Amino acid sequence: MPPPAADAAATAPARPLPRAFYGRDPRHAAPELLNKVLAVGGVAGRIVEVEAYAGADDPASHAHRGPTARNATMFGPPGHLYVYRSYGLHWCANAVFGPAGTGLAVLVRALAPLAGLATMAERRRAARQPRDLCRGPGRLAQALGLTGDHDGADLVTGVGGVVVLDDGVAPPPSPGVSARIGVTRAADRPWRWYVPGERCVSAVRSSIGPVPCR
DNA sequence: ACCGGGATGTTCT
DNA sequence: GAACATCCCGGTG
Repeated sequence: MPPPAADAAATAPARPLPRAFYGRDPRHAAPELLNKVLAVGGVAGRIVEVEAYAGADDPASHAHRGPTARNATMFGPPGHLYVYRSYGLHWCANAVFGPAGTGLAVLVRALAPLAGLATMAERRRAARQPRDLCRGPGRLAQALGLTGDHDGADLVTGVGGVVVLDDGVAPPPSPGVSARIGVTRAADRPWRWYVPGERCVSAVRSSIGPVPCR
């Protein structure tokens, strides 16, 4: 007897997203990453907020000016993790998209914590409540223990210690959309998507500008 | 609640 | 030298 649909989703065996998922333009594919699971060992969270970066065509992208030592992973095959240092202090994680050489990527901006919350809390002493553990790109990298050592990890095979899983929860049928947060160039492009109503989407300072965020 | 400043690696002008 | 896909803490209302 098949279980009800909601239970089927919750109990489906988690399997990695296939390589082909990443081989597309993130301006269309990025919202499909919502509600997938990002896992590093036993620590994991559900992706609730993402931003697309469109390679050479996108002045806000690290790939805009071509390959460098830092962004080399962006120009490799899709389905790998690009980790970079932000403002000299924090780490941020992207999934590489598109055909190899295009520099397309999706920044993971927030997770709803799923597993390993005690470990996350040890790494994120400043977090005052569980919803703050992975609320923001620098915070989620810290909570998952992601650093430059994870740059290049294969999200499909798990080689490198990081994997993106589909556990049967569908993306939101109507994701929230806004401009990207914290970018100065190409600030008008509506390439941020989030799970509507989700409390774990990253905080936005009102001085930055009006961004729909609940 | 809102705001402002500081920390600081990599890239670019 | 300056900018930057950030976060945290302490000030003020």
